[in-house]
Amino acid sequence: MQIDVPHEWPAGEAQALEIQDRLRARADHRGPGPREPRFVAGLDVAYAGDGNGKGDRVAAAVVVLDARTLAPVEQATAVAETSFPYIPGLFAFRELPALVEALRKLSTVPDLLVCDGHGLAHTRRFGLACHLGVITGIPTAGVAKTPFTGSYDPAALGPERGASVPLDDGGETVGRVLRTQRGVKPVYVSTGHRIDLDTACRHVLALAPEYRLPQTTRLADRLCRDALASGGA
DNA sequence: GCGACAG
DNA sequence: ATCTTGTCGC
Repeated sequence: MQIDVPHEWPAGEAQALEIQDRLRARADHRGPGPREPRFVAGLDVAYAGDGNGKGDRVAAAVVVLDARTLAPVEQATAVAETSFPYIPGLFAFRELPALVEALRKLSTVPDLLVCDGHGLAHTRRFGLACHLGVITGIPTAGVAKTPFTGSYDPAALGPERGASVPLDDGGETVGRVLRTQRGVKPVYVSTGHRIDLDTACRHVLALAPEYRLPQTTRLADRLCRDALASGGA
C-alpha cells in the first residue's frame, strides 16, 4: 500500500517531542471508525539484542485477517536497525520505520490497524497507535499489555469477559481497561486515529474470542519473531 | 529530589 | 522488548 513517508526524522529526543506535539492535532479520536471492517491488521516488532539502545536489529510484521473469520489473508515483514534508544513516551520512533516498511509491502489496505502499544493513553496523548494512524491515514487502535500513564479502579473491574473500566489521566478518559477473557488480566485499549473508544473496544473484544490478546497481535507477534530468527540473524 | 516508565 | 526452569492448574 501507498504511504507518504515524512522526509524528516528526529535526530534526537528534542526533535521527537516536537514532532509528537505537531502531529497530535491531526489525530481524530471521535471516529466513528469502521463499523463492519472486512480486513483488520495486527502489527508487532521483535528485537534482537537487549532492545534498549540504538542500532538494534528489529523485525516488524503485519498480518491482515478477515475480520469475520479471523483467518489470515495476507502478511508482510521487514527488518531494520533502530535509530532511537528506548525512551518511554518516544517508543514509536523505534518501531515506526520497520512497521511502515512492512505495511508498504501489503497489497491489501486494512480497514483497521491494531497496534501493540498505546494510542491516546500516552503522556502527551500521542502514542504509537496515533502516530501510525496519522501517517497512514488508516483507522488505528492501541492495545497494550501493561498500563503506561493514567489510573483506574481495579475493584470496579468485573471478572467476566467484556468487563471494563475507564482509564483516567489528568482528569480525562484516555482509554479503557478491558477484560477480554474471564479471570484473566485485562488489556489497555485506547484510540489511535479515526475511531472512537467504544468502537475500538468492540473490535478488540471480537478479535479475542479465545485468548487474552487479539488474534491480530498474536499472529503478528509470532511472525516477527520468526522473521527475526531467520531473516535477521 | 525520587521513583515510574508502552515495547 | 529479551534473558530463562520449573511449576501450578485446567
